Amino acid sequence: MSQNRQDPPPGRAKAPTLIDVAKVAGVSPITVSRALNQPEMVSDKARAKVTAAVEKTGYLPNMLAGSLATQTSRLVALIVPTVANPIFAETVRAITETLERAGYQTLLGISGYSDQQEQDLLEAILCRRPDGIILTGLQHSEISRTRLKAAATPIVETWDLGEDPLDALVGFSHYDVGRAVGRYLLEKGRRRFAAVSADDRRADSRLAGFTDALSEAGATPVATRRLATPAKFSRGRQAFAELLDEGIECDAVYCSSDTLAHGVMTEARYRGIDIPHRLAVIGFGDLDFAAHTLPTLTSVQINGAEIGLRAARHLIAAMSGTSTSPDPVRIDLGFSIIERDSA
Amino acid sequence: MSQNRQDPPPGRAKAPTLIDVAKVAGVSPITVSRALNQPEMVSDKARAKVTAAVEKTGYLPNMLAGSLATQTSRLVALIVPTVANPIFAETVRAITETLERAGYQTLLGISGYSDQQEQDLLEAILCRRPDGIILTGLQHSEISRTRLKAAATPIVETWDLGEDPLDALVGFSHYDVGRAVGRYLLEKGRRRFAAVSADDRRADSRLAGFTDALSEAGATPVATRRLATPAKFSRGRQAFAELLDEGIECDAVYCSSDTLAHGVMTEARYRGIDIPHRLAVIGFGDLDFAAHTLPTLTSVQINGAEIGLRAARHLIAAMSGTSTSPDPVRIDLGFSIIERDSA
DNA sequence: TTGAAAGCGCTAACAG
DNA sequence: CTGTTAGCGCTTTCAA
Repeated sequence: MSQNRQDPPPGRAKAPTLIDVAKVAGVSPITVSRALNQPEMVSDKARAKVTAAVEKTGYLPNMLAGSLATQTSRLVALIVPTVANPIFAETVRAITETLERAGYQTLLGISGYSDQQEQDLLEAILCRRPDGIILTGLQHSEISRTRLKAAATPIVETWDLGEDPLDALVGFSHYDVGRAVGRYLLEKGRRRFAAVSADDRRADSRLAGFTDALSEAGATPVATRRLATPAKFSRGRQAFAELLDEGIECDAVYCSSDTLAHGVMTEARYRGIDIPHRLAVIGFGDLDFAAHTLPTLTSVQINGAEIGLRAARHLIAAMSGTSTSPDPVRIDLGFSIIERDSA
Repeated sequence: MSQNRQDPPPGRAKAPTLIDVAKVAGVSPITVSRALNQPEMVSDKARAKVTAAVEKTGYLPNMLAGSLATQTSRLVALIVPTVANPIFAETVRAITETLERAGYQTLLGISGYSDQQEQDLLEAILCRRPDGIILTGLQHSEISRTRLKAAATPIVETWDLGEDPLDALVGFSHYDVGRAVGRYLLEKGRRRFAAVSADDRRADSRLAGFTDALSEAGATPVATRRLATPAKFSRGRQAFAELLDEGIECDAVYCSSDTLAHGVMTEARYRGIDIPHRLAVIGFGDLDFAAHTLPTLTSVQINGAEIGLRAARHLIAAMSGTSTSPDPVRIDLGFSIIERDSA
């Protein structure tokens, strides 16, 4: 629960209030409020006096009080597993930017791929009565789900597509991505596969799709490495080095992210393995370099900014009651495989 | 536990309040408040009743109300220029994590390297009466400075070191970094320099240090390219391609970030230029790959997480009044040049 | 150990 | 167009 209690406030100078401004302006407090929030409801003269008084006092409204009275916080809770992954950073940027433009601010929580962490963050955040909530993924603790439903606040879940969303949903199917990658590589004539994958839930979905695609063609991965998050470049490189040291032989490496793929490629190049002829490497993401690096990395392109943009836009509509459809929204953003060279 | 109470209003829309909990528990609202925030001030029996009532009602405190009464928001404002740059992402992560642990939440603002944007964000954020503020850099608009001083809230400026900080300061000298890089390359026998640098203020400081170091040795850069932020991989690559196409000849390329350096290296490799023998490339950052990529990239290592950690810790101390020194704090984190190969 | 009263700073609902 | 009257939900005196 929230611990509001703390040591005495460290002597913060009391900021001027609406009443101070009203006194200086020689009008009533409510007129100041209106001059600030509904200027058209106030005479030019009064507005001028208020503006001058605001200027003079250096008044900044206290939104804690305003929100309490209004029952609207103009605050949106955003929880992502990480910002270290550039693709999530892009989502965060798109969301904060879009919300900011619409007059909302973003309370950021980083869950580290942990449901418990998410639950704790959510509890703390819900105490601030956000007007909207953006979450990553469909998986949440039972307590979280209960609280979210009770909050009766617009919610958008992102980065996935699946059953039983809490409210709106913006994402794509990770399983389908993995499966498409498997088929793609098979079609390109690859036969012996290694996989280097992060151990988070969505990466696992992609991996499952990938291995299923192989199974259907009678193939199985030679070796699979699951790496603890965060999926860093160096870990990808190291994982592939270990696989090679163990003597595995493959003509294609599936990676759950571009970052890991980059690491794999680096190790391959280090050992003089010819990419893409002797070895195909495929990643996932939208890293700038994935589309511009040496023509050897094939990648599933996902637009993190697009996800954020769509999520934020939907939320804004829902929060302002402009939402036309009362039914849960479900947006499939899809994906595409970007090929920089014949794999 | 008499359940003889009659049914409250059937309206389900509103979240339960302290008063609802008090009714269910059969105590006064203030006792509920105390049971939650100062449990030791309440009898075991009362506390048990309250706990049960909280459970039953699914009560979550309304922090807007609490903060208004307490004059303490447990909110910290954080403004960074971008999260797309992994080094800032690390700082953001370290800060939110550290603050979260101490019971504070983070209101994130992304300024896009614009003072005006920062000012707008700051205005919006200050309305929420944050208990502390973390900013990037020392440069702020005059209005921002005035407001920040008036807010009389603990502030930490990060990622730089210089004159006239608003309050505390955690960073390092960008000019010194650039100068050290210049000297380093000269010492390694490099003589003809190109520079690819982002056009933000701190990158400019580094660039100035770099060119000064060269001047002192009687050298000047062959060519300098200033790139608009954000400094993406692809732009670095393209910039270097353009320089080469223009016929410039150099044996070292200074880059304001690892991301740009990575782009430059990629183009160099693409054109068959031998790194590091024919060309030295040096970047700046702490990207994981900078320390593990092919042994060709020399980089100035800066620990983004360390900056965030120190900033957050200082702020927490200041906010809880634990701060021993009333004087402005100034922490120089320094830097080091990481060499992966003989440049 | 508990409670009653009085705000925190702002705004919705009515008057005027 | 402007002001008055009540709160928003919680916490702070100050009593009991």
